[in-house]
Amino acid sequence: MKADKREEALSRAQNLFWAKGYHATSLKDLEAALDMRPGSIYAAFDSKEALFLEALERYAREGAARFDTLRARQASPLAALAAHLRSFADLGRREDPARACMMVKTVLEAADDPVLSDRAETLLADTEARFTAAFQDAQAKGEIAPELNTAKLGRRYFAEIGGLRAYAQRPGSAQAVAEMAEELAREVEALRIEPA
Amino acid sequence: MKADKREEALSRAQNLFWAKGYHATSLKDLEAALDMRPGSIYAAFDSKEALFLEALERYAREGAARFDTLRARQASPLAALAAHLRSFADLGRREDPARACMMVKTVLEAADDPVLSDRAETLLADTEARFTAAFQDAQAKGEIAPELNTAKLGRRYFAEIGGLRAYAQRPGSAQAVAEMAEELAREVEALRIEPA
DNA sequence: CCATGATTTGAGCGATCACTCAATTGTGTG
DNA sequence: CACACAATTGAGTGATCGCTCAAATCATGG
Repeated sequence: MKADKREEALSRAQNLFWAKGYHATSLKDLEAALDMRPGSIYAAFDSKEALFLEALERYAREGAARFDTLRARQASPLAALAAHLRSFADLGRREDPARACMMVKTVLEAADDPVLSDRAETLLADTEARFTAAFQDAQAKGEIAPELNTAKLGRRYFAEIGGLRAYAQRPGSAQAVAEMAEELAREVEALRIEPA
Repeated sequence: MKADKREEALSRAQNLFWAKGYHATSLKDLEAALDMRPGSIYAAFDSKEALFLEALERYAREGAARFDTLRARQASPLAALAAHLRSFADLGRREDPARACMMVKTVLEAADDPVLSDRAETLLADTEARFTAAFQDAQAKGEIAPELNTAKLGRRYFAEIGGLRAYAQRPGSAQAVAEMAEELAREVEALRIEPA
């Protein structure tokens, strides 16, 4: 299978798994979404589980890339963290496959499946570490108070996004989600102190 | 089937569904957990879906009762809201079937199943309304500033708990969860103003 | 324009799914 | 103790699950 065709198929699988979760997505669903017959799917991706894992990695990579782009474009780490929160403001109006995080959904849905939950957990830890690193950077640059616990800030930030995105899954939440994202962004910005 | 036996079976089903979710819980699993054969299960609960819905209602009712008890025992609405947050401090060390909220798990897992997600959504709305009512009560009693938006406070409180409990699902999070619960409780308490 | 190897196809595999019902066991009553 | 009825059993239903592989199709080089 050509590489770009495979990538296209993987993207479709990602969207389907993100929307429906692992268990509720059948091979029939995948056959339809990827427009591939079972044999081709297995030739390209080995198994449903392997395909899911690859889709999950892709999801995590995309998210990390978005955050890294913000870090590169924003004037400071704290500004990037705030901008990242604001990027969820229109969550309720987007047409994404789902609103909640696919990694969080996986940890919650497949808690008793070690292969899936361990991988999702690792990717979540990476994500939290990215946030923590941004807070550390902000602290190193004197953007936030030196006595703040950056690990704690990273965890809290991470949990807030999880809560916001889970909330966004609820119907009719668009306006509330927009407000909450803005509120959270302002709280992050409020951590800024005068340069020493 | 005797009423208390049925209640016992329903409780076991609730624990199983809460831990594993709807799709990953098979009738074989239920047969083992309830120590009942398929015929008896169907005689008592009609279908897997109906059993799940009843278990979900039971879960929601228990949660609501816990919060109402706190409201009754605590000196003020705000104190109850703070105490409720602190009740999640030992989430990481408890032996509950799961740490994340069963209603949230259902909305995330069964997003494309209207029967399950609509019911879960309604129960979540009830839960949020309970929190909002407590903030309203706090405001009526002059415990918090009259200009605060209680609907917003209720939503935010609700989302924070969702985030906290989803975070608690991750392994090794016990200490972090305890700290975060305490932090959130203090933030709620910080809303208190001087009596007029 | 054919030969050859790579790719895709889709019927169908055994396993498991949610669920049923005739047969069996349990229970309350005269 | 005998009987009528209720409750429970578990083998078995058709459907669907993830998955396989011989056959058909496609792509490439001579």
